[in-house]
Amino acid sequence: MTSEPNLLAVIQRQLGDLNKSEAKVANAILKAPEEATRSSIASLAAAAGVSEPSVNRFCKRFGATGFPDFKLQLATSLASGVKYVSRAVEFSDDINTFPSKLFDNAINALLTAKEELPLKAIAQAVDQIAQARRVYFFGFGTSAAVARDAEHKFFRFNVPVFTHEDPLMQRMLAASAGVGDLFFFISHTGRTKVLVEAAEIARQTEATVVSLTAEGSPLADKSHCCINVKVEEDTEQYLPMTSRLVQLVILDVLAAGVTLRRGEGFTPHLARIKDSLKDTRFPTS
Amino acid sequence: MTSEPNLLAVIQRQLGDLNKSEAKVANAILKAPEEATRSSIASLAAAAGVSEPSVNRFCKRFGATGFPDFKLQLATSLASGVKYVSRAVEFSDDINTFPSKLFDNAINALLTAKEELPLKAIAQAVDQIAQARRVYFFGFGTSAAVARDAEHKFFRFNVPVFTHEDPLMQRMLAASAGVGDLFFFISHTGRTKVLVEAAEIARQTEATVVSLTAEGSPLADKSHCCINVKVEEDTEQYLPMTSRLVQLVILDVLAAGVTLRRGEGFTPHLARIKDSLKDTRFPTS
DNA sequence: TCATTATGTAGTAAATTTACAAAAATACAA
DNA sequence: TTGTATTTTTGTAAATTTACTACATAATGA
Repeated sequence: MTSEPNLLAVIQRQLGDLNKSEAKVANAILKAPEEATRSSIASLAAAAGVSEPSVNRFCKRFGATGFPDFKLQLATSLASGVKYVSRAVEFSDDINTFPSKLFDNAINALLTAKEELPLKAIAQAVDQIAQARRVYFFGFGTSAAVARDAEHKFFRFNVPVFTHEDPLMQRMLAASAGVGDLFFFISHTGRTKVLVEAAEIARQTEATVVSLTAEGSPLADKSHCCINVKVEEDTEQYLPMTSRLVQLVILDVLAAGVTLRRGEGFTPHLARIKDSLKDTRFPTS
Repeated sequence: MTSEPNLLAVIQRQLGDLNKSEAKVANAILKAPEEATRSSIASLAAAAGVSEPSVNRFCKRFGATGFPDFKLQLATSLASGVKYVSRAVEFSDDINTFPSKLFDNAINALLTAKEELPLKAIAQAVDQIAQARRVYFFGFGTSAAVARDAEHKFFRFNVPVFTHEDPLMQRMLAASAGVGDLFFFISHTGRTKVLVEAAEIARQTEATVVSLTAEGSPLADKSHCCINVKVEEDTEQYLPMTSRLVQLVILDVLAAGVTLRRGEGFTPHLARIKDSLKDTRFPTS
């Protein structure tokens, strides 16, 4: 089923080409779309001031097999439209409202990111990580925490991984890199000077430069492979809240990709690492 | 209308509490949800091997007024494009399937967490952080990255925050703590020995101990306030993928809570910090 | 005025719901 | 246990609501 992205927009657009009673139906639906999805053909006809068959004809005109099918399409279209509205936290919010808002924003960011996943870049990055002899994860600020997370994750895959939050260390490591080294830069803006400089230095060697950052940014320009994350961050928040979540999940995706690459024979290795942590924990009662 | 974010997840969760024919209906729907939205009550009943009224009763059990209403809710829930049940990545997956799976899992984890948000504990933690003179975020492994993220976030709120990944530092700091100090422990399992020990030491002082961890765990027992995160982690994954995302968003919630506490007068402070980073970035072209 | 299109009426078919009865499951006593 | 009473579950059949079709009438335009 290749339904239109937004049925209401289509109806709105065609309003001029409709005949009188169809236009009445269209207006009734546009006025209260949510209600339309819940009403019967009779009540919608009454609301529009037309007969039931007119509503039925209207539905068929817009590609539905009948009224129930139309309602379904309308509901689907409304659901996907409404979900993608993120709401900013306001000073009037209280404990009952702002936590849900933040969760909604996070969920929306992931939903959006999922839709626009740069699969080609991801596949390429997986290839490069799988082949790398050493992988360095670099980032500052919030992205440093993401880099640290990536280090933990990839370490388990037997890839020699390193993180450094010190810009001088980053420069030196970049400068002395060679074939088989992979530098993975993480930055929301892609404009952090010291990071871009490190990328530039790495790029002058034989090493591979991969970045998880904004499209068209200076950092992206310096990279062999850029995984582009489009996240509309609420600039009034003063903090990148949602972008780092998307970054983390994308790193999960990369890690999973590398594991799949390794094949099933790799599972025992993961189990061994997991077992090695057993004695550091209190046993489950 | 406060409809559930994901009807299929709800059905999945309640599968055990259903009686025989209701379970049959549930399975038929879970097996082919898209199809269910398009079929009549008769065909769905036939597919499930039950009578039509059984399907109707099933719908009402899940909060719908009847079958059509149920179909509507189902369609709405499907429209978000998230696959309800968390599905593990398999070795047969390829680039077109596993990234979506991981995103779906992440989204589902956040959706579930949002439903069961421990608001009381969160409000209490916000109070305590807002009043604290110093806040220490401690965690190991993946949770260390979360702690690092929290440090960055809370630092901007003018709270003196510290993170240490060294267990000995953690112990020493805990031992020398006093009134006004707050120790915030982050752990997925709540069973990491060195962390629990640090919490125990802190607890013997005048300091406040808050934890973001599993309910009923040793760490939770040591805390004045425990923010309980229920995340069903796929144990076969060998890595906590989704729980840390939930932890991060909960820390966002806490940070937002503290900011709201500070009131609007605090906004300029955030703006100043943001401005201070300006010169470290390449200007936007 | 005729042809064409648009709209509504009425009837029909389909789908959904309700009421009730049979069957199954459960609890409890001997 | 075993049989009986009670409750719960499930299905049958009828009632009701809903949607669709065929056709008639009205409006529109040539």
